[in-house]
Amino acid sequence: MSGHRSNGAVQFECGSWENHSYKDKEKHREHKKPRDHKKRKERKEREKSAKHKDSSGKKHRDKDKIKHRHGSKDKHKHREKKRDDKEKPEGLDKEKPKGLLLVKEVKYEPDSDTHHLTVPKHKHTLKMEGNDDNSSDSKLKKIKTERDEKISRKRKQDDCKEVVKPKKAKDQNGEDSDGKKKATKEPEDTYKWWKEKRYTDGTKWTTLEHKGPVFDPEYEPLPNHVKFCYNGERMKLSPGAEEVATFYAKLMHHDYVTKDIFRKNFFNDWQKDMTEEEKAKIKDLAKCDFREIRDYFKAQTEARRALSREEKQKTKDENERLLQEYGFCIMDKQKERIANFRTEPPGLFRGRGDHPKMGMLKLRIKPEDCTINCSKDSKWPKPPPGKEWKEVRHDNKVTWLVSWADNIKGSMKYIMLNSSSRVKGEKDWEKFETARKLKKCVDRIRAQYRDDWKSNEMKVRQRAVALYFIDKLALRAGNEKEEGETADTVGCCSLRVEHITLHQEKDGEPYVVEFDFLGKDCIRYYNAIPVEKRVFKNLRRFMENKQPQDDLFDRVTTDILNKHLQELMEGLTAKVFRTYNASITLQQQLKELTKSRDNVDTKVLQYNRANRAVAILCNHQRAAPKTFEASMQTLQAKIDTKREQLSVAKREAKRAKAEYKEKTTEKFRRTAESKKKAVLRIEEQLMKLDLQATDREENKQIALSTSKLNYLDPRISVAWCKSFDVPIEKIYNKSQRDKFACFIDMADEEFEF
DNA sequence: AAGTTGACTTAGGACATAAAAT
DNA sequence: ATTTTATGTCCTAAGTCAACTT
Repeated sequence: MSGHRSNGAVQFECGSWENHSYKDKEKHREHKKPRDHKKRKERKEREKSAKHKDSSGKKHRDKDKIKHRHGSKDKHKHREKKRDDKEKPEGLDKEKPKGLLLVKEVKYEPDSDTHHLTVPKHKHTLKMEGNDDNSSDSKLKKIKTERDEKISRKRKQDDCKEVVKPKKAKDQNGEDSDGKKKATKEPEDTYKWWKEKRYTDGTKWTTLEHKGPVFDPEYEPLPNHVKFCYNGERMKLSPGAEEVATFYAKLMHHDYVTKDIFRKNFFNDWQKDMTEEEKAKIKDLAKCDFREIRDYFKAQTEARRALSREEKQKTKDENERLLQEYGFCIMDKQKERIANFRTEPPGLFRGRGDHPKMGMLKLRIKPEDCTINCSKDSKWPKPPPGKEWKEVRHDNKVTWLVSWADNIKGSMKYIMLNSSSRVKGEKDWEKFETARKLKKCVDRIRAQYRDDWKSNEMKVRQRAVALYFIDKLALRAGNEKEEGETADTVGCCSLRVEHITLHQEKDGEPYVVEFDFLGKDCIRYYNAIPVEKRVFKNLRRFMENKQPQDDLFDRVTTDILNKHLQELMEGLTAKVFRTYNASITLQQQLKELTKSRDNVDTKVLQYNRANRAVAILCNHQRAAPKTFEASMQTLQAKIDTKREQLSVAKREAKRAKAEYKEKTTEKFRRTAESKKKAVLRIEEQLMKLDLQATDREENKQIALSTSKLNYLDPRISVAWCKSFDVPIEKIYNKSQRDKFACFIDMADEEFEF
């Protein structure tokens, strides 16, 4: 059963990959971290002074003598220089005819009145048809401004035609392609945005109406008998301090509370909400005892769980009511689901990994913090009684409905639409089309960066090696992050010398690069992979005379890289490589692993394996479920029992058969037959269990959902389902089907990524 | 050019619910 | 019917990338 690991089947050249759960990671960093901090700081200083020096004008480097990493500013300087000298190489084909197009603009007339959830009468139309190759050129680019409007209008016309033709090819499930149909199965009102026109000028909507956010309820003070306890003394806290204390109490089961930074940040912020007396008294978190509070909440949860069926139903109904009232908006006459219609509740900030801000107080969001975005002529959402919005604006170049500033990072938070919405779907579609476009020119781009490994310009060489990693290993771009504001994680461009180790030879392979760093969400990336000699030598050079904390690619930033990519292909950025490589890998793996004579369950297992190959490539990990071992064991036990059952059944079947042979009466014939059937049935069950075990084991620390939701062109899966007779429900659950409705509707089994 | 910020995608874990086992 | 386990949803942090500011 759980015998085979997927690795054999599925792993491609990326070399070994080990997963480490979150915990491991922590450990992993533990020792180096503290020092790191210091170092990085020093580094900063160093950079600063270096900068001065440098500015005195040398253009050194380029020649490998780079000695230190230059600070960002510095970096840029150098970069700049380089810029003029070169630039040429890539230029070659930069310009493919840009455009493309499809899409036209929509003219929804503001149509006054109530937008009520009426389903539009589609005006059909065209649009980029995803499947055929022509699509690739379809870049739905947004034509800039009204200045261009006329042009685009003209253009549009032509485009229309072009685009239109591909259309007929499709849908064969009884619907006629242009959307007019819907006779049968489709619930008349599913809105197919993909059959509508699109905006091409950056406009996101013409009309937008919604009810605003749902706020977290006001704080309700604890009952009087529940008290906080300081240094053995029970005391009632002032409401402000008490509320913050409850946030802590609710997190006590978590290991966040054992971390110093968390405790320090929490205590610091907590004090701000204390009265003078409290502040004077409560000086040490170690002397604080929140257990009573914690127990109170525990009891509450418990009580809630024990509620009667009717009462539970009541809260359920209430939630449903809120959803109906606030969970939808009307955008361009369509009723669309909102993803997050509630503001985030107050609490203690939980960053991932070693986040310097963990434990800080996240403030309650109030109407005064919220900016509302809706159309001018719609019914604006009303702030709660006595309150005001911070602002109401009418910006139809953005898709959000409400925004506020987060007090921890100072960044913006938004309320946006659900992934089944038109605005999200269009972007998704565009994303995959861009990736398919890359497919068409990836050879050229690869040839180019390989060529650039030889460039005599350091910047070009670094850029080429970085791009190679992004392509081959599916690394993220790696933007520069502000030090001290976030956990120390990196992506490709921000890799530091300490994150890789070069091995002239490792495990029999020449020129091996070993990566070990923390990426997004502090997920560890570990991989040892053989590279070409030229890459290896370049890396050695990039590392020369640098400290471990220095940037590996000191002449490259995501900006530089993306600008370069943009020249190679319109719309190309670093992340397109992940999308492309993920999708193409799925397609290949499916091709390789699926056999049409297998049964559906087996096919699904193979699908999951293909999916897993992608997840491994993209390093999508998860903590192994806490109950993993236990559940694996019970499953194993089940399998064992089933096995026994099987042998018993077989024995019986054999006997019955023999008996029947002896006396060929109808009765014996029947028993023999039914015994035989029992065997088959049990065999099937056993096989199913085995599959389950295998799948689960292989999935222990791998998260499939991220790639499935974000990186894999759904049309590949849809086509696979169709050609192998696997119901789509086996692959996508309801919300995934909603999210991918357009792809499910459009792709046929011929689809090729 | 460098730094900043806004908007949007990608991400894993927590939590709720459904389904299966007992 | 109750408990356990699997699955799906929610939540919001953490990225990417380009436009804007300085």
